Amino acid sequence: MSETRWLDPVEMRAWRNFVDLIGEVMLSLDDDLRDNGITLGDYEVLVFLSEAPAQRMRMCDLAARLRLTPSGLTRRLDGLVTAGFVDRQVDRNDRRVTNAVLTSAGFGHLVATAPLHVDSVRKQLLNFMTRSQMDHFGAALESIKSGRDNVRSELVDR
Amino acid sequence: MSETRWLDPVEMRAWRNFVDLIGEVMLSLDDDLRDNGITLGDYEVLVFLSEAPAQRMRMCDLAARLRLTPSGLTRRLDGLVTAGFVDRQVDRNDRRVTNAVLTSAGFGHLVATAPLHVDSVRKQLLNFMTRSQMDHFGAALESIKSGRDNVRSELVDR
DNA sequence: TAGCAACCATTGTACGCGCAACTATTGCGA
DNA sequence: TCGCAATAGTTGCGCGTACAATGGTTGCTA
Repeated sequence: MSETRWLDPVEMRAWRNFVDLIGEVMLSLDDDLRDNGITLGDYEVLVFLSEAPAQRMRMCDLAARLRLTPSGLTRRLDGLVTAGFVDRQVDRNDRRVTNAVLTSAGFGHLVATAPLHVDSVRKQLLNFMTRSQMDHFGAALESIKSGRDNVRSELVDR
Repeated sequence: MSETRWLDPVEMRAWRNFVDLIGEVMLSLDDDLRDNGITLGDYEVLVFLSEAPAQRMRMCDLAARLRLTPSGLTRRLDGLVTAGFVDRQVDRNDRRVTNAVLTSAGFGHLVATAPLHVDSVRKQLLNFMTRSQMDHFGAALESIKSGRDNVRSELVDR
């Protein structure tokens, strides 16, 4: 059993600030969005649907995109359906799948809320970085993300 | 009412990768820790207590540090107390406060788990950055954090 | 083509956490 | 000194989500 290699100062600063910041920022973004009558979670559903072809997605794909279990997505959609923002439609070609499809009311609500959310993202996160910091920040995140994706795909096609 | 200023590519990359990555990384870290018999949330309690003087903290201070409401911390401590990792002690000087104090069993468990957690942090996050990226990354996070703290303190002493 | 495995969504259940209400203790001002 | 506001922690309740089990649909293979 080998000596454990602890985090050096550079690693520690990156890690500690990362974990400290996450909770704060996400909570603030959620608060800002709640002031405008929607949850961050629900808002993300509208965003992903609005970006999808025909503004619709299969439940399982949407769940994966949201990092949610199937049951979690079922319950979240329940709320959005009763709010009139999303419809459920059984797929004609494969009757196992049901599609979540954005309604015009849902799109309207997204359009009305998006500018406020963009303001919120700047106010809670982006405004505290210089342009050059933001560039480095994005690059680091991107390489982490693609690195993680690579590891995952290597595990799949073993 | 003015035109809304949308995110430009640099902003968009920083924001999207940030929000995409958060959930993934935190979930993975939690999974790794669960494999060793503890939750990330519970682990953080042990960490903060171990760093505090006399390895004890007032409930309210600990709750604030964990970004948890008082009730949330009460329930989380319940689990740690029955596990024997933490004790509750009413404060002698101010009987309103109860101190959460790390037991030797709790400290032992932390010592046993910490190396695995450090590995996990590297494996899930740090290993995907170059040293220079990590440095920029930490600097950006730090300036965001201090910027947010400044805004908060300005709001307080108005 | 018959049967079985894989896949998709939903439901019952449990758990973690926030909110509001409550109790106990302290400190401050009249 | 008395009384009231502030502070600390817990409890009842509701919400959101994960896990396991279920029912329905499809596709593959013998």
